[in-house]
Amino acid sequence: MFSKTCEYAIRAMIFIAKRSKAGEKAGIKEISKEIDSPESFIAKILQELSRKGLVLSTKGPNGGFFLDEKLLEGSLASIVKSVDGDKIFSGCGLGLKQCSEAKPCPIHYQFKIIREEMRHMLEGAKLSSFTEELENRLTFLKRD
Amino acid sequence: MFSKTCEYAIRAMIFIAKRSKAGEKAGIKEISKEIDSPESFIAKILQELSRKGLVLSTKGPNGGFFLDEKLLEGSLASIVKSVDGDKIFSGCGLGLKQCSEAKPCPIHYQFKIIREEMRHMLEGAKLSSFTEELENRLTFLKRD
DNA sequence: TAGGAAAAAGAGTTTTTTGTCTTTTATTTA
DNA sequence: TAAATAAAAGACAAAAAACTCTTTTTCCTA
Repeated sequence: MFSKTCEYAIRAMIFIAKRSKAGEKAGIKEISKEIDSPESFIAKILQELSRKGLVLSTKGPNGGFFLDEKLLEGSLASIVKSVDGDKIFSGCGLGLKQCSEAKPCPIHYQFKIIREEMRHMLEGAKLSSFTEELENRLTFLKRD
Repeated sequence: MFSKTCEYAIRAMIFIAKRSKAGEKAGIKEISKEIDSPESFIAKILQELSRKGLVLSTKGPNGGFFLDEKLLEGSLASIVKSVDGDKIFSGCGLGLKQCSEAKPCPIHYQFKIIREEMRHMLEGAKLSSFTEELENRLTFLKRD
């Protein structure tokens, strides 16, 4: 569904959201441990998300990644778009370059419905909305 | 969503279904032309599907790929499962190895709904059901 | 102001996916 | 039965994705 890069990105961002709500920054080591991802890989990924403004960071002692009030209201959809592009929201299910209402592939309409639901779901999924369940250990970011 | 291999596989199988309904076999050259795919690549893919019994083939002059009555009733779901495995139907949206009702990831329940719809849609999509629209040029397998 | 901590930057490696090419095997038909 | 046709088989190649390592920059604190 999503690339591995994107999966790590989402998990990391949800974790950073949790720490940010607690008023803390999250370091690479902590993040990679908590979401069970390769350390330098998630570093690379967050570097890129930071460059794009989806997450904030500071260097040096006490540095790390964090989200402000506005970024906490960001959605999973914006992460997915940023990392994987919007192929998943608008691409053809059968990989046709030109697939549209005018020239649909055989599963165009059925797929469109599912894609729209996916988009709706991910756009509604704000980073801030996951912290409580995580905190209460009702949901998880690794097998733990 | 699907791998390129899987996209080609579905397109090829839908085309073969169309030819089979017309009582004809489809050769690699014809298939690759009609679905706009690399010739030797789709050959490889069909070889594998043939090995798995999802499509029939014969060698030599007048040879090619075709589907019998039973295979024509096969679904896109079985092609997807055969090529990409069932990760798309049952895998975790965030890539967790262990993600279940007991230990769900933060988007487990929302994703489950979408995955189930996808499964339902693909299981209901029989190969035989696409030929008429294709024939009438209401749907397409390439940009044409 | 020096030492250490932590992210940024960027080059490099490995693995997987995608795609190609050549040879072999099976079938048909002249 | 020889020639032609078409898929099967398998080795190979290129591109993309996943992942690692080293150096640099920035910032904090003693």
